Amino acid sequence: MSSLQPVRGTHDLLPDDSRRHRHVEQTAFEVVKRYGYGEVVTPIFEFTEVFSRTLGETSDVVTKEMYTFADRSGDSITLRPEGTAGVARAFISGGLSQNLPLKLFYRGPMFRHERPQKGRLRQFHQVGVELLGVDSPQADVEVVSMAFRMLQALGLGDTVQLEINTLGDADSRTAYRDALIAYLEPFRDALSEDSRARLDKNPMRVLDSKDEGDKRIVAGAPLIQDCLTPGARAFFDEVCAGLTALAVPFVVNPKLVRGLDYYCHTAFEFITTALGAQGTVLAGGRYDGLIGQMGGPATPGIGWAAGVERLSMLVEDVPEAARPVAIIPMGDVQAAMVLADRLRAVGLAVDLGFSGNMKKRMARANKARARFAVILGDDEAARGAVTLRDLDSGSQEEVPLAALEERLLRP
RNA sequence: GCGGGUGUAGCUCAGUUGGUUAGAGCGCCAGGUUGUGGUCCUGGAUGUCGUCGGUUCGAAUCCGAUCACUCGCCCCA
Repeated sequence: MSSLQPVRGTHDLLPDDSRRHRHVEQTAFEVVKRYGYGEVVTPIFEFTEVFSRTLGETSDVVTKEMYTFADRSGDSITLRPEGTAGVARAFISGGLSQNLPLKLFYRGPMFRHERPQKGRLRQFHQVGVELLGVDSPQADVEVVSMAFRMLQALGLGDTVQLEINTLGDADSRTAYRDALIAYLEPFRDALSEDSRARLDKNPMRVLDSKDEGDKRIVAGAPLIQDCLTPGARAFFDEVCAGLTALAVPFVVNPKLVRGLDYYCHTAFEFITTALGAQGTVLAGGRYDGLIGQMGGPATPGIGWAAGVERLSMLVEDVPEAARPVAIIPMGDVQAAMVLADRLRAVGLAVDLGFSGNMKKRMARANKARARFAVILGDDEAARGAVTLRDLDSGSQEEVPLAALEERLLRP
């Protein structure tokens, strides 16, 4: 056991793992491309204010989970804990308000200084989308249903469940907040210690407390649905109707809330019971106020992000890498390299070992899952040919060197 | 940040009330096969028992600390 360990909560992705990881990323991108989303690549660090001002000064992410440091010029820099703030910043600094609506996809590492657990890392990866500049519920329907189609493409359509809620508009939220506090305040002494703190800081968080006593109290609490303005209600109804029309299964969870300050109207999560305490696999919502609040032109937005590691743990079928052709030189190594070069030029994956006798090289070919072994022997070479061995059937034939590509590319 | 569990070969794991040279399976290496893998047979090498310290004649085993992983809480993808 080496003393050289990775930093806590970080992970190496060796080829078998990275193939799975890329499959998730790539499938997500392929699906969202069908909706017209293009990839945006933003820096993995930003000035600290980009996150502290947008996520909410009191949120856990900002108060205790950010990787923040001063760079050599003394600026406060933070490794991004999520993707939306950086995309919003890029939108503003790039003057992209001329290009609305804008459909963006992103992928890459995120950083949060948390206690690691299954499905929770300090450096983890997300794929996500943002749809900017559309304030109609159609946008919500597109973005949520697109998430579901992506999960289906990964074979997870039946593994996850979509929960959806509305947080309403500003007036709805103010009214609801007041009603909720009025209801909970008389129970203050009966609430758990955590929930007493929530009551002061972010009352809606009391709703999804896991404490049994809290749950009993919360069961009688007013719901956001009771406080919605007519506009907010109509908006949510349209979102639900749209999802139904697209046959996207969902349940309304009136107690679903969001941790970050910038959300309004639609909030949703795809959850699973297969990952222990980390049930959320993809989550998102609408954030109409975010870009204006950051100093940009008032621009509505909606998006989601999914944890690549969490999805990877659920995905069962990952495509295998292409099977190579193995070249087995009997004597002339240079001739083997020339032949490998020729076959690679026509797109074949070629395995050519660096050492070993025939037996070793055959074993290596087998381990590489090679479909064929091309044996370069003196006898065949004298006839301008090679021996082609089918490693699945064990049969072999002599093939003229000139016809080798044609033979290998034949389906 | 708080609480519980675990840490032995590359991997998955045995290891008795503390006892002398720490084991198995898989994988790896070599041979059986001078130009034939995958199956089979034979043989071989695995190691700071996470790390540091303590108790003891003696520690993988008991104690403490520490690190990592893991489960739950908080929170979240």
